[in-house]
Amino acid sequence: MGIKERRERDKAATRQLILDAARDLLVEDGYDKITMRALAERIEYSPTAIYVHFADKDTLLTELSVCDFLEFTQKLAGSSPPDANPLSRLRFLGGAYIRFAMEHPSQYRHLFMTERELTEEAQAAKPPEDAYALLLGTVQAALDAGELHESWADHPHHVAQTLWSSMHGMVALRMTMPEKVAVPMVPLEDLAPVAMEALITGFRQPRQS
Amino acid sequence: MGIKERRERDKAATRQLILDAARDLLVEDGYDKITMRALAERIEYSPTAIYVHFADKDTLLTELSVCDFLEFTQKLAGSSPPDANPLSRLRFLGGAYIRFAMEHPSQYRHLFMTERELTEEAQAAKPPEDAYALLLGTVQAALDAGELHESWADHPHHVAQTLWSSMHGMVALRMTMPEKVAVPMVPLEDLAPVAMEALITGFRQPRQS
DNA sequence: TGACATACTTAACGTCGTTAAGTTAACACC
DNA sequence: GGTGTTAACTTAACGACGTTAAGTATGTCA
Repeated sequence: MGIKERRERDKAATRQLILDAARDLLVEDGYDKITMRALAERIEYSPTAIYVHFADKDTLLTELSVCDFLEFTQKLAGSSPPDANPLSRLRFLGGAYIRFAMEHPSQYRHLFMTERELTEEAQAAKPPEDAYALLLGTVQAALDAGELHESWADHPHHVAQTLWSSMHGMVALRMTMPEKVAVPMVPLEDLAPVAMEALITGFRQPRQS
Repeated sequence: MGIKERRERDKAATRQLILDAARDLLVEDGYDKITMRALAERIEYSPTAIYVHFADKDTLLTELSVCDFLEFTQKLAGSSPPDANPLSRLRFLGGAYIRFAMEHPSQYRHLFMTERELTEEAQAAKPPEDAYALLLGTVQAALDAGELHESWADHPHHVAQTLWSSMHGMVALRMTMPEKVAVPMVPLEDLAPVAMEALITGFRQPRQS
């Protein structure tokens, strides 16, 4: 009874074909060039064929984001040498975060700068949670090792989300700000370490607020 | 020769009518509900009448953003008591920034989270530059007053853009992240002071990076 | 009075996401 | 081995979008 299985395999392959085409379109032409018609043309199907495999465009893009989130999380997870102490690991995480954003701006935009209502399946896969857990765990480890000030011990989420927000803010501002605005933006690769070190220094001191 | 003037006045009034309707639409229904047709219906004109006053939708929205940027800048400028020292003024600026974002999320999204190619006129008005100049000036004053560490004296832009990015990141992440993502986001009003104090503490110490 | 400019309308084009109806081919069964 | 069913796909079309072209009317000026 291999027929049913082969059919499922074929269907999954077509699904993947569509997802890959969508990512190609995203990377090559940018987010708003992802069009059901452009997608269809790329895979040489009619536009409505996609609806056999995905409920609608949003579901498709959500599924794509789940894949890309996985890749993002793996990059973060592999960014630190195994012998690094927690504080260094935080620095490596920050560096990997910024690097991902600079190397894959379209994907970053899709993952972190685009609103999307999650399907239940996408919610179940929860890759953003995994990436955040990685950051939170590293913060926790730094706290446990006494590498951050003990007054933050009860608020690891505050520390983690401050770090995350700062990294995201630097990336997002640079992606959104039109170059014509005459603010002399410091290059990301210069600013990111500055922000990271300033925050680490801040969190090594007693909590003020 | 008051006729010409009256005509210009009338035309300017219609322009303003359209802009006000656009802002109402933005605030009430959200950014993507701003439609030439919805806009036209609201002012009881035909959709194409708008094109008499604006070259296209993007020009219209850019002009709207210039107005809102002005309001934003004024809120920032008036946020500090006159006798506050530079460091306190930085805190007030941060507070006003966050407050604006929370009270006017749609405007914030429009100003800071939407890409737009600027017209030359919009570029000439340059309100974002004014807001940034306000921040930069306050950072500079704090440096001059010795309220931040002297090792940052040559890099006021780094300090200013780190602060700005962090505030923006906190706001933007919370606006983009769907609530269904199971990351327990710290409330903005709690997190923002934490980030601000951590950064200030960091910038009161010698530069590490 | 007649030419002209200008604020507007109606009609329409091409694009988008999406739905409905039809086609076709492979499988399942008597 | 013909027949019915299922499921992947296509074509046609809908409504909404931004925008353009062509027409209308009103008010100004010579």
